[in-house]
Amino acid sequence: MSTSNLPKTGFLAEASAALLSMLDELATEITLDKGETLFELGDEGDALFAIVEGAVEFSTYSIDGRRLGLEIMRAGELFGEIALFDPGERTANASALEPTRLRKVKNGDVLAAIKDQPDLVIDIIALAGQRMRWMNRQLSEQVFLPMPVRLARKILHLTRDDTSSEPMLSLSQSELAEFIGATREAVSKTISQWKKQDVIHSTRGGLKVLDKRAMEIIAEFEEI
Amino acid sequence: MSTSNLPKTGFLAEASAALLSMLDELATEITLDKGETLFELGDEGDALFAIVEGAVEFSTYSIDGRRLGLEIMRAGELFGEIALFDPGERTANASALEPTRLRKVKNGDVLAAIKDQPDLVIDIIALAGQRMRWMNRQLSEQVFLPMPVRLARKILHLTRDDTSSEPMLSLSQSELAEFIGATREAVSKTISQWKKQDVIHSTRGGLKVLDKRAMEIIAEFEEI
DNA sequence: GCTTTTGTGTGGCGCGGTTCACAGAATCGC
DNA sequence: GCGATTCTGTGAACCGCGCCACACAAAAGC
Repeated sequence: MSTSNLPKTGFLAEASAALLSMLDELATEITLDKGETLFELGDEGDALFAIVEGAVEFSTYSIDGRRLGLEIMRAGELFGEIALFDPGERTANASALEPTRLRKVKNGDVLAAIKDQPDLVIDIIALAGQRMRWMNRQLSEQVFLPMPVRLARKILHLTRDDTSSEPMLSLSQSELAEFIGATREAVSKTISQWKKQDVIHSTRGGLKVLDKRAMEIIAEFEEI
Repeated sequence: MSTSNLPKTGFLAEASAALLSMLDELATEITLDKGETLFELGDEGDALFAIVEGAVEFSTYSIDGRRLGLEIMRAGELFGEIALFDPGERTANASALEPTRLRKVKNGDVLAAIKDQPDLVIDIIALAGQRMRWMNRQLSEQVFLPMPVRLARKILHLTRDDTSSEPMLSLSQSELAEFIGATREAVSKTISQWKKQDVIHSTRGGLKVLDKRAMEIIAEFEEI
């Protein structure tokens, strides 16, 4: 039975006291090793999770077996709400990128808590709304934007919590490619360009953003 | 003040009595002419709608101004939940394809109703879950599938309520192209192929599926 | 009716990005 | 240490599809 050890970052930073105490009281703690899978696409899902510490990567598979990376979440973020709202198959794979600690709340427990505390609905519903807006944006970006722009955006997004002047990202180029629905080679060629212009420095298994401003300009993609 | 004139199709067919009576009691009736716009991307949204009769088309715009058709909904379907969960800018345009009657419920009224009847949450939350699953599928399909497969799927999807042996779809090829993120020309060329194989019959402003089974096979896209 | 507008059919060119094919570099394993 | 993996870089061939440029057909306007 753990006491309030929830981080005050991400979504949780702004969550109501009611939500936080629910996570504290109803949740069980789960730990994942680096690389360990929490659930996979198609699994039966009936729980909501909050990340206490670590990082979780989400991905789906296309029909032909290609992987599409969706998101990486870190401390203070909640996930698994689709199952909360509509129990059924999970729509993504979730696995730990680092040793990770989670709090898990069963579906039914959340719904029961809502009956007692209708205020919780507001939080939960805000969570759903945010996720929907995020999905909406992903959809139109993936469909319309050219690859280098998607790449720049994804790099900036994935380094969003890195406040240093030269944010670091520890992902291989293949993994990056999966995040933007492109091939490893295409990513490699684009990154090579950026290296020549000293926008990015890359090493095996990671890269560093040297000129964040330049990346932001690429990511804006001002059409003519 | 209208009495229970809600259709018993689509989502509403399975909705709880509580949700139906809420829509009946709290909603105001709205009518749209053919082609009339209900709301546009970026508008401030604070209401949920149910379609009583007619058809509503949803679309977004990409950065460079291209349109992406998202969905066509008919009697018995609910929409506008993102705003319900998280009031803010609408994430799509909505306009009537035919003369349409809607029921509109204000955001605040729904939330107030939930306080009295916590059971409503289950319905609302199921609605959110379905929408999320739908978005998720849209995302991976748009990213991975080649154009002809997307086209076949969209045609089958848009004719899903047409139970006749040769379902009819009244959309121009340009509109169809917007639904699958492709150009008019590409759609025209693909449809020409299918006409030669007697899978589809097309006329100005519409088409008819002659061989539904063949379309389903194309839509499956078995790799290799 | 004739013109204008709006939808459809087709061909050609070009670009972005995939696929294939290697070669070199970094890391792991024992 | 040294071979076996696993990443990265790059070039060549291919190809789907967007973009441009028409010709034609069907409707709409007057």
